[in-house]
Amino acid sequence: MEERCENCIVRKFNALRAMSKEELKAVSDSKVSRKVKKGEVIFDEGEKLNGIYCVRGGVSKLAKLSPNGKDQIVKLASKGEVLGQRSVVAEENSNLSATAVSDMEMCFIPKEAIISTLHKNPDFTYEVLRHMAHDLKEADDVIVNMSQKTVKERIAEALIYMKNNFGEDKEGYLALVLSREDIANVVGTATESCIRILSEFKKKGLIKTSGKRMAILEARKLQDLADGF
Amino acid sequence: MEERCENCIVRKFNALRAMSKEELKAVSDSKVSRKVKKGEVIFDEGEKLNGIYCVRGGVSKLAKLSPNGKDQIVKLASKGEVLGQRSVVAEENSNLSATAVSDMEMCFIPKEAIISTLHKNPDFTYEVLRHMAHDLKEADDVIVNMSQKTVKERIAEALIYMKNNFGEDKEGYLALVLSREDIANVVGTATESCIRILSEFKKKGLIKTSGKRMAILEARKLQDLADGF
DNA sequence: GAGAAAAGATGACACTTGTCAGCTTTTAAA
DNA sequence: TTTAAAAGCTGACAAGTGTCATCTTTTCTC
Repeated sequence: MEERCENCIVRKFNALRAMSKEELKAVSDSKVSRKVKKGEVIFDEGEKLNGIYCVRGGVSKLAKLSPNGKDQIVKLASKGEVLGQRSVVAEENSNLSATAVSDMEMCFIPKEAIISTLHKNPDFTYEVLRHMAHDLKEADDVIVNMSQKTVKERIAEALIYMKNNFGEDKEGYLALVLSREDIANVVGTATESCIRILSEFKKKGLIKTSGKRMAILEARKLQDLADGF
Repeated sequence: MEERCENCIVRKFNALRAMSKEELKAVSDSKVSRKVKKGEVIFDEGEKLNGIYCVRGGVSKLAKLSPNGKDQIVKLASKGEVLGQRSVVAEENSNLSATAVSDMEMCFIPKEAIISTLHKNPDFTYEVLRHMAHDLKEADDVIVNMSQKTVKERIAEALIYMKNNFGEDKEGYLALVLSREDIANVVGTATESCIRILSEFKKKGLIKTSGKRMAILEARKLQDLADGF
């Protein structure tokens, strides 16, 4: 027997918290829990989404294929975040693909329950709106970073971001383990350039690595680097 | 005597169209019309906004100052678009600055009228949400372009964008006249690089110029360039 | 209309970054 | 455990782009 949305703690982090008991009950009755293995595709760019995915655990990358054949990772989504929200709201096919970068646990919620609540409950709609406003601000910030910062600055920033948003394990390694290629796709550079710069950071003692795992040793210096000093 | 919002055609292009007669009346009673001269700043980054600006005519650039001291233009807004919407919805200070790039005519609407409607009229909230969803998609696309395309491709794209979104005058020149510096700030490059590439386009017969005015001669070829061919 | 200021243009040069090629290490599968 | 595949790494080199300096043209102001 699966947990019901009414009792789900993850809901506190997203717009579902603004739903009424009845609405939540309807959502819970129609939702489908699903486990996704690392590397598995949740949905593809251009796909018609019939609902949203509420992330209960694990991390997903939202990416878009550029004309030159490279994936650009636009956002990393984890616990509490909702995938496909934008597409369902706009009634458009998905603009991004979603892929699990770690094993994930999520709930699929058919769009009908969401859309009908959007039409009836202004508190919920407002809450979704506020979340989207936040996403939009973040996206604008990414645009500025992408166009004005060097690759080295962006990689330093990505490392800090990973530490702040996904934390570290007991040994001090970043909890989120990404391949060099994924990191390169986050900052929009070639995999080789990414590797080279990470090697440089390692040489300078800013980070250390153990297999694919990475640990930040000098957060302050990395932050300064990211800020262009 | 100024025009009332109820009769304003510009409203058709934005979320205000979902307001009820009464709500619209309240907005109209509290709004302040304002003319802004080219180059004038409408609001600054970090500023607290007490309302939104509904653009009736002219064009504005929304920009953000990057740590290295360069302005990145994130969006160009014209007739029908609403400035400051994101900040008012999120109840945050502005993330971007807004500056007129041509003489403008706009209405300032105090945030109270907007926020109270957001709480009461789900149709309006939904409509604002849909617009923001659209903006978010556009922002994601910009992220991909910025990180994956060359400066030349981005400039070609910017020219096409200017033609499609702001049109041409009778002589075939782009209706929106931007300085080389502004174009550079849209595509995120140095002014000199921008000038150099525009000169190259001119030499190749893709565009022609007359003072600051520019005309697109070979839209197809520019489009191919923008797409990386 | 003259003079000043802003914008546009161009060359030289250095630095950043991407590409290709080859090699080593790690991971996963048989 | 062996083997194959994937990921990580490094060097060489070319192309792309930013910076600085200088000059010309356009625009604005008095």
